[in-house]
Amino acid sequence: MGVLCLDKDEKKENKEEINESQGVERAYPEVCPECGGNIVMDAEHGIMYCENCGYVIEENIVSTGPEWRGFDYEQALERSRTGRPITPTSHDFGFGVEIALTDSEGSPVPPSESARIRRWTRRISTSGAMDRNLRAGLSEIERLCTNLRLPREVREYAARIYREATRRNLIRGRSISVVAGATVYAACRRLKHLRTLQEVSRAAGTSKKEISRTYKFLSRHISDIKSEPPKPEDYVDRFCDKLGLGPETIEKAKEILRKAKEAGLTSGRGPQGMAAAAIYIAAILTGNRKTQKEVAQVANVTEVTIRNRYKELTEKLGLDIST
DNA sequence: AAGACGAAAGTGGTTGA
DNA sequence: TCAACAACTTTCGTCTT
Repeated sequence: MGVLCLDKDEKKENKEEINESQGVERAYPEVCPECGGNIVMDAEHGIMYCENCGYVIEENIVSTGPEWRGFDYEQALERSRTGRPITPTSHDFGFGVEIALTDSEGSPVPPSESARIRRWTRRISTSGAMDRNLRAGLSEIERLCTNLRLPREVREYAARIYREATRRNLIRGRSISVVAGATVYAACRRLKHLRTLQEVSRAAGTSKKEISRTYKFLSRHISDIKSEPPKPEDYVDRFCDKLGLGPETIEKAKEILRKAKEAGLTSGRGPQGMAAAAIYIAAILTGNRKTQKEVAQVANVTEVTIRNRYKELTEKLGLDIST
């Protein structure tokens, strides 16, 4: 640990700074300022966040609890924490720097020099907070991708976007789960492993609106994210797979969508509803009838939407499904 | 009884003034 | 910022298989 020196004028200010940075009796809100939810503490990551929406109240918190259990008073004293834990994932192994008032010879350090040291100390500790945020974000991405059964390339792409967002300071004021969800959604779209906003937001435990808003925000600032709007045919394989429909039906559904596109029936329509209607029709035409309810559930749309779309399709494309 | 249909009212996002 | 609009959802009664 480096022992550095400050002149006396700065002693008081520094003491206050140290007290603040160590979180002595700091006042935290009792409920989330965003949604009013319960505030919980993730001691492992040193993050205080909202249990409900994931909004980060405070990062970089040092645990003040005892290191080990003590079975009597002396043991408890002996085993209690004397500082932050040593961790290889922290920029400084968790040691930190304390700035003393004099150098090793006992002579006072000039104010300009001590100010410079404090500036660097603050800079270093800030990057530590970013590291922690990054770690929490990356592990959330890992969790989401496992949950959504996404391949490694999507995880890596999402992680790259998350790093970039952290580097450009785009994370601040947004919850980790929302940003992680938005990066996963962006990676899915970009790499054509489409997952709907509903699926991603459900896995992330946040709202569709939040993920969508953050996705748009990130794509405004990170050009890598920009991708074409999802097409109905991109959903066909996965929806058919979930419904247990074979390649014949998949091909038929894609053919219907091709014709629909040529006839200008797809523009302005939701791609999921469009895909669902095409699959519903294709399933009937290939003798693998599924109910509107089944298809609607898989595609995350309502039966009414399927009815509206498939009515348009059958009428305009001259398809006969009266079997 | 389950599935399909359609009307009506409500919701949330987009667009343009 | 607000109103208009289109797409979509929810709900519910009715019809068909």
